[in-house]
Amino acid sequence: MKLERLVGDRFKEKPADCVIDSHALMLRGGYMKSVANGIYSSYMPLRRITHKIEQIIREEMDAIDGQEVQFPVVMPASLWEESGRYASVGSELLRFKDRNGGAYVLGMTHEEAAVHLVREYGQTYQKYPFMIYQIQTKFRDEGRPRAGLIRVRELTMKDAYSFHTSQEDLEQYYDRCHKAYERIFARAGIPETVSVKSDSGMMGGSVSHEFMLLTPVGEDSIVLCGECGYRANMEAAECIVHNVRDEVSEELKLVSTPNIQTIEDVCSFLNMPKEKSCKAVVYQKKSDDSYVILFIRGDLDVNETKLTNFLGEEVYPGVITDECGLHAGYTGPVGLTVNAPHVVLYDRSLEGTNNLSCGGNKDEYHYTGLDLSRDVPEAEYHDFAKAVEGGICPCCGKHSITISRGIEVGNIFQLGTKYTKAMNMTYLDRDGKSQYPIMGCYGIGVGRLAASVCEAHHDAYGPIWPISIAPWQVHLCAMRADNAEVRAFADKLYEELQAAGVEVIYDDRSVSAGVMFSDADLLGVPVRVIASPRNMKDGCCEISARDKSFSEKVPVAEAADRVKAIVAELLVKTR
RNA sequence: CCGGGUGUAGCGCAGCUGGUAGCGCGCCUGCUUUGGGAGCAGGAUGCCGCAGGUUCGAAUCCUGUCACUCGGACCA
Repeated sequence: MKLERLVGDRFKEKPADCVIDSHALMLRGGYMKSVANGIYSSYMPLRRITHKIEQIIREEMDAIDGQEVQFPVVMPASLWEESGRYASVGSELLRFKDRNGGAYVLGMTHEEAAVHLVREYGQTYQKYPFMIYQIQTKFRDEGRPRAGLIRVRELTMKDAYSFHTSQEDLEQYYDRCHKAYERIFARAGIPETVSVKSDSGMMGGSVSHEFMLLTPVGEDSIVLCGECGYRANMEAAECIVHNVRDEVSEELKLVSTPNIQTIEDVCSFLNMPKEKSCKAVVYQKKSDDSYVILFIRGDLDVNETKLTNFLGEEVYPGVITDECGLHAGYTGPVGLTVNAPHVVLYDRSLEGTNNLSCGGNKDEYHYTGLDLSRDVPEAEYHDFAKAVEGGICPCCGKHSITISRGIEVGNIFQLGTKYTKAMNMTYLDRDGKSQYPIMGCYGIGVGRLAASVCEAHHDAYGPIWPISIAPWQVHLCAMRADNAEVRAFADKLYEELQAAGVEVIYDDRSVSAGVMFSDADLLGVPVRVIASPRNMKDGCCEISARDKSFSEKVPVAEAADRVKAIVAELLVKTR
């Protein structure tokens, strides 16, 4: 490919709305162009990258006995009604009508389609297990697309669905898939990707992992243990606290705290640490607006995912009205009266603690000397708190928790029978008994993976693509191609490399060195060959790495062989 | 969904006390350059997001609307 003919401009100035480097570089490098909010077209370089990523995924899915299939982008609403998700999924699911008024959806995930595809096939236990996957466009009407390809509305995704006749078999396969994912991310150039325990969200099921590329620009918070390797998404991370109980319990005392409502104010007014306070966080259930009053240690925050999972339904921040009987800023567990349906919950950070301050359930008053076990003996305690930096690891028990940010590049779920039951997919087991197959599902965002690799490997001048997914393997720069010697050498090298199956992008434009190098940096091709009058004078050309790991002068006669050897060597490392 | 910002040339932006639409980059032509986004000369490009209003006159003031965007919430 001649760079001169490559469609898509590269440019110098950073587009105004880019907040992360990969977004800016992929726009500046002529990789893609925004069509609408969260919707992009790809130019050739990005298409070549995603194509290579897809191929790596394909190879690894095939290696764990996957069969590539293809589901439709457009599905009838009735299919989604079968699983119940037509009603339960929010506006991310784009719903529309066809010319006859029939209700349809744009596929955002394909569990329904997968079950539909194999419902008849899988009627006997003898057909199990099997896995089907596809690499295809999905549409999710995200409220807030951002960060270039990291969060978009239209995306290419590999989604896989496995079917099993026992939990053990699913777990075994889940593990194989986990290993396949590790190989995929390693081959794509981000072996540092880690898997973390995650919350299953709308997918249902129990066990799930997310594959995270740790980076400060990631959208998710990840809880990590430096000691034992425990890893979890913040949403799913257990919060362990060491509850301290003073030897002597003070008396419960109502104290006047005029115009003091926040935990900070209360604690500084009473001259007590935040750990010695009991704060109330009020929510309401989405289903019936009933109140959820959650008491938690003052220095901790509520993990709403854990709260939602405990309640089995969604909540929203509570609205405290005059009628409900709650006193905003003065809510406490002692003498609490609520004139509305409600539940009261206690975080386990409070269990057995004493000498705390808490709201007095009366405007402008707080209690001190709260002893939970004495004053609220009926309380039950559960884990609702967000894990904190420096906190206790739920796995090894040391104070070794750190919190990082990460980009979710893939996920795997043990779905169980949620979809097969809902959609009535059954098989006859060995004993002729009807059973529901157990499912797993496994996703990887292709574009997001490309952007993540860019995010992980770039410098100020552009992406540094690993050769496994680079748009080309070699970038040939002919400086002063009007020089006969340069022209002859570069043209010949270009032909020889192409003949040998090496992917070359050839820049023989008569532009300044600065432009030529800047463009090469933006394209991020791993191996660069520079032919110039200066080098020709020495009978050499220059071969260097985009990541600056090597740079050498090679006699022109040996150039082709040397480049081929370097490319071959680099490729070996990524297989 | 909550809260902020911005819509002016392909990109980045100025102009906003109403009065002929501008700058830098990019683009086109020519000449000179050629190892890190070159120089000179000439040139093209705008429904000033859209609709309505005020006014002799609106990019500028008012109303509405749409779009984009940032932070947060939500998110297979």
